[in-house]
Parts: sequence; C-alpha cells; structure tokens
Amino acid sequence: MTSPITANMQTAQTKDPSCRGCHLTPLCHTIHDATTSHLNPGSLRVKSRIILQKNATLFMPDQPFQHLYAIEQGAVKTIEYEADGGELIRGFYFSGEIIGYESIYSGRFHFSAAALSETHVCVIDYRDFLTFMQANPEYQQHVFHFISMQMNLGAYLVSATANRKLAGFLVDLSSRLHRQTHRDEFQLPMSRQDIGSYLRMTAETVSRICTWLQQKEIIAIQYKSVRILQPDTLRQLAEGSVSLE
Amino acid sequence: MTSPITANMQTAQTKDPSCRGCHLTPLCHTIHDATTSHLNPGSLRVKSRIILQKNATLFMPDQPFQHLYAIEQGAVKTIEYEADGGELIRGFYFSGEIIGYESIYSGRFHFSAAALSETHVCVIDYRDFLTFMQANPEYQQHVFHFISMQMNLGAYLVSATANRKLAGFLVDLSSRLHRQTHRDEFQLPMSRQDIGSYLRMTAETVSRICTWLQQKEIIAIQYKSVRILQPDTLRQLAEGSVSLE
DNA sequence: CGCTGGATTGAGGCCGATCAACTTCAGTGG
DNA sequence: CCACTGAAGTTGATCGGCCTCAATCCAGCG
Repeated sequence: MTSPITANMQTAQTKDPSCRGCHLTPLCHTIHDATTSHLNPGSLRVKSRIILQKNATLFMPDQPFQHLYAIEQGAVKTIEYEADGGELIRGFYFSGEIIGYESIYSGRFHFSAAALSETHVCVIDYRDFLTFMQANPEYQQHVFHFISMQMNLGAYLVSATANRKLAGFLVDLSSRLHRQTHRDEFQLPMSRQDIGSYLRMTAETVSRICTWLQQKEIIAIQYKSVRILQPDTLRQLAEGSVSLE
Repeated sequence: MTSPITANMQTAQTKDPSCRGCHLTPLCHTIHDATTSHLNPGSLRVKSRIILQKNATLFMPDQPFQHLYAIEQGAVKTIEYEADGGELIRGFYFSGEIIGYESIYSGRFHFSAAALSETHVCVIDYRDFLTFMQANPEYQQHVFHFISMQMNLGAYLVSATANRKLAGFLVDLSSRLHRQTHRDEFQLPMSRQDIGSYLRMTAETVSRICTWLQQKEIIAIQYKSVRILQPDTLRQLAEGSVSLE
C-alpha cells in the first residue's frame, strides 16, 4: 500500500482475446471493429491500460471519480478507512468485473483500490462512457443488466453466523473465478486477513472454519489452494438449510 | 401478510405535487408536460397507481420482473424467505424511492414486498422505461446517478457491533424520512421485529440498545416516535469513532 | 540456514441470542 | 366508558459463538 502506481500504458488497438468475459465487451468491442477517429462518439474507447504490480494502488480515497476500471486479468480489493484509521475490505473485483459505478453519485471514490497480484486494468473515461451510451442507447439494457447483477453481490455478508458468511464467500468465489481454472478448484487471491476483514470476522475465525470445513470433507484447503468437494453442501450451508452440528 | 392486494387504480394525468422528491421525477415529469399519445416514446408514462393497505403485498417471490415501483407516499418492506421458511427483511423503501433495479438481471423478484402502512405506489412498465431511456438518452446520467446512490445504501448493515448497526440505521432513516417531518424527529414506520430482522439481530437487542441510547440522551424514543437529540454523536457511533463505554 | 510474515491452534472473556416473565398498546365489543 | 384480548415492546437470567491475546507452525526467500 506504499508502492507507487506502476503504470505501463499502451493504446488498445487490436481485438484482444483477454476481453472475453468482460462485462463491457459488447460495448467496448466496437472500438476494435469500427475504424473510428478519436472524436467519433459511436465507439467506446479504452483510454489506457494499466499494469499494476502486487499491492500497487489503482486510486486513493477522496480521489475524484473520472474513470471506470475494468479488470482484464488479476484481482483488486477496495479498502475503506475507519475513523480510527482501521482498514476494512469493501469488496473484491476479478477478471471481467468493473469498478466505479458505486461512485458515480458522489463524484468521488470514498475508498482505495489495490492489486492483490499483478493486475491488468482497462481505464474507461466516464464521460466517454456516457457519450457512447447516449449515442448507442441500444446498449443500455446490457448496462442495466450487469449493474443490476452487481447490486446483488455480497448478499451473504449479512448472514447471521460466521459459517454461513464464509460458505457464501466460497460459493461466490467459485462462480466468479472459474474462468481461470476449474469451477470447484481455485487459488484464493487474497489473505485470510483480507477475507476476515471483508466478512467482518477475524482471520482466526476464518482459519478455524476452514479447517472445520476440511474435517467435514466439504472442501480441501491448503493455504491459498481451494478445492470444493461438496458444492451442494457448501451452498446449503450458505443458505442455512443445513447446520452440520 | 395474508391480506389480498387492495388496488385502487387511477390513471395519472395531471402534474402531481406528490411527485416532488421522487427519483424518477425528471423523467416522469415529461408525461405531465408533454401532450403525448400513448405510443409516443418521448414520454415515460405511469402505467397505473396502486394504493396498498397496510400489510398488503406489492408482489410475491418468483413473480416475473416487469415493473419498477416508485413509492409515492408510505413505506414498503421487502422480504426474503430462507430455506427453513424463516423471513428476513431485505430492505425498506420510502417516499420517492424505487423498487426493482436489483431484479433486472434475473428477470424475477426473489423476494416479496409488503406495505408498512397505507402506501401509494406508481407502477412503471420496465419496457416503457427502456423505450423512454433509449429515446431520451439525456436522462441516462440521472438514472446512473440514483442507481449509484442506491448501491451505497445500507453500508452499516455489515458493521461489527449491534450498536453501530442500529445507530447507522437511525441515521439512515433520519435522512430518508425527513421529507415528512423534521429531520431529527420522525415516526418509525416498522416494528422492532422488522428492524431486528433487517439488521440481523433480535428485537430484544433492538429494544435494549434503544433504551441505552435513551439513557445516554442521544435519542428520545417511545414506541414508534423517535427524536434524535445528538445527531453528531449518533453519527460518530455509527462510524465507530466513539464507543461511550 | 535463519528470517519474516502469514496461517494455525489454544485458553479465556464478552457480546448478543435464547427463553421467559411482565408491561404497554391497539383494536373490539359489550 | 370500560373490560377483554392479542400483539408488540421491555426487562431479566442464562448460554453459546466469536473476539482477544498469545504461542506455535509453516512457506517463501534472501
């Protein structure tokens, strides 16, 4: 969190296979297909691409909101700062996901964002985005659709027990990370500390529940490597329909 | 929750003072200003207005998402159902607020909605809304703005302690209900049970914290009547910057 | 090989849930 | 007007889950 931003700029000009799965693809796509000048509002253009090293920050709190950030590959955490200086993880963002919508209304980021590993980020100017959307309203439905989806993320955060929260978190991860590997087998991009901070529990509790889930043979976990052995049981655990004493 | 829907339909035709403060006003407004046929996509028209009696339901779980609902006056709670049949309050909606965005992506409501008191609701067909937005993209910015705002509601739900959750809830209410009365003095539209269900704590805990806040002379509360005596202290409590033993 | 930071495991304490009793309020009908 | 009734709210005692603090284990790395 003290590292300077390591930005490796490059202009996007070719159709990029790494855009597959990005929520902006149908919009952003046109940039690749169309032969277009910079002034043509009929295309959404990527302002730049940034490569963040691990722990590098994408933006800092109170920074004016000017861009949407699409994660091309890698992972980002957003961090809120409490009055007493404590840090709380606000959210995680993975390949294909977009940071920024929640900051439109205030025109300012109220949190910081940092890379969990080397991360490639597409920077989209919000004004360009608006211009594009006004010129191409046929994409509105698509944008509403994935904003709507984003509004439903993290429902498990308010679960009653720590078990349910963590189970919900793992289910969530398995669906959001599966592009990289098999759906039920993935690497945790973040530390136990970060998981705990996000779920509002201690890293110790995270660790204890992980070993408990392992003993029940619901998951196999060793440090950052996770394999979900009983996806259905895990899901039921998250929903509270089973307790397993 | 067993009462049938009591719907008193009436077509909106005149500029209505009760539209003041509604998040859709700048869009919906045009319906009043423009002399427009039903087929003119240049206006967003209210499909109908519904008057719900207390406890009447606006929609039920698994019902297809077809409309946005704007609360004209009154209050609505949305309810999730757990696997074991338990009910959890998912959210509250007050005058000027809009229900539905979070259900766009799935095309289905995954929860029910019920009136907390007599409530007037504007029904907006989502297809009409899309048509209007495509024809009038200049309103996009406004829509993104209040959807963005809605994404930031309920941050206090994930607070660590019950004190902070309830303090955050009261601060939230005071800002969202103040149209009706003075900002620091309002009636709770919902029961202790509902508050507890929403904040994921028991009604007993809600009650205990209320009396504790009263003893500290931070609020004055008697049943549904609330007066915030020390707004700043309450806010600091919600943010965790004070503890007050 | 030792160092360092993350992860795990253990013992004790506190916050909030649970269960139960009592009080107050709102609605109804006599 | 009051008596009755059921729902909602308050208050108290006990219990359990998670936090706290501390020690230990382990992987990665110079």
